[in-house]
Amino acid sequence: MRLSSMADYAVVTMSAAARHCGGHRVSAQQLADETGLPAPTVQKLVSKLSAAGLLKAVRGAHGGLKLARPAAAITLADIVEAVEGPIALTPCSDHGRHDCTLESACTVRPHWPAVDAALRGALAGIPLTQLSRPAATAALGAEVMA
Amino acid sequence: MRLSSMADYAVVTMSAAARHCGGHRVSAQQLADETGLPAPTVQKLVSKLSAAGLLKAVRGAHGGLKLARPAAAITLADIVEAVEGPIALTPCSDHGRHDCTLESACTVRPHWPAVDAALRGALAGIPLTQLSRPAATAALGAEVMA
DNA sequence: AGATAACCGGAACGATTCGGTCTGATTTGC
DNA sequence: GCAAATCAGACCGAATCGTTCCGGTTATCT
Repeated sequence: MRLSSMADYAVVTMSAAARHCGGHRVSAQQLADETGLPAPTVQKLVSKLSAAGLLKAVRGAHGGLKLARPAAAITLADIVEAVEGPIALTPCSDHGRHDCTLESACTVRPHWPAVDAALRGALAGIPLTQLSRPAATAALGAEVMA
Repeated sequence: MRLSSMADYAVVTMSAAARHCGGHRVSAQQLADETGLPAPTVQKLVSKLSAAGLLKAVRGAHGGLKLARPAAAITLADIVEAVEGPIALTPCSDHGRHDCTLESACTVRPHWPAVDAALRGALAGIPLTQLSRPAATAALGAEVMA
C-alpha cells in the first residue's frame, strides 16, 4: 500500500516543474537543486515523464523541460501511472495471467477491477495545481469517505 | 501502487474463512488447502489477523479460527491495515520523521493525508460479504470516480 | 496424567525488485 | 565545424519482501 519512492519523487519533481509554468524551460539539474533530489534520479524521472507525455523535453544547448499540458490537466493518477505503470492492486487485474492456484474458484478476483477503478478515481481527482499550493489539508477525501 | 502479496493472500484467506461463517471452526491447514496457499504462509497470516482482532483463534485440540466479527463489519481496509500497517502512500504521512531534504519547503506533503484518507475510504467501502459472492464486477467505484 | 492436535512466535535463507550511478547518443548555438 | 548542454538507455549494488523451518504453548481426548 506504499507508493514507490520513484513515484513519490516524480510527484515532487512535477510539482517543482509546475511552479515554472511561466514559459521558459527548466533543466533537470535545476529541478534537482530545487527539490534536493539526486540529479541522476531526476534525469531518470524526466525521461519516463516525457515518454508518458507529461513533460515536453527539448534537447541541445539551452534546452530543458516544460509541462506538456496545463497543470490543471495533470492529475496524481497520471504521474503515478507514468512511473509505475497501470494502477492495479494485484497482478490478477492488469493482464490475463492467472498464476493463482485456484483460478476459476477465486471469488475475490472479479472484484479487483472495481477496487482499482475506485482507487484510480481518488487519485485522478487531485490536479497538479492543487499540489503546488502551500496549504489546505482538508476539503478532499471527506466526500469519498462518506 | 501494488498491494503486497501478503495482503493479497490475506484477503483470499479471509474470504475463505467467511465462507465458513456457520459456527464451526476452521483450521489454518484447511484454509491453506481451500485457497491453495502454502500452509506456513497461512499460519503467519492468521497470526497477524487474529492479533488485529479480525479472527478469533482457539487453541488446543479441535481448535481453529473463526471470524471475530460478522463478515459485513469487516472491510478491505481492515484486512490491509492488519497486514501492512496504517494506510499511507508516503513515509511522510504516518510518522513525524521528515527525511525529506527540503522539509519545510515541500508543498506536496500537506496533501498526502487527504490522499491517504480518500484511498482508505475507497477500501473501507468494500465489506467482506461482497468479496465472497461470485459475481457483480461493476456497481462500485463509479460513485467514487464521479 | 500422558499424548495428541492445533495455534503462536521468532529466526534464517533465497529471490526479486528497487534505487542509484555511470556512460553513450542527440541536438542546438556559436 | 566545433563544442556545450541536454536527454536516453544500460549496468550494478543494496535493501526489502516472501518463504520456509523450528521450537514453544495451550487445551482436549483417552
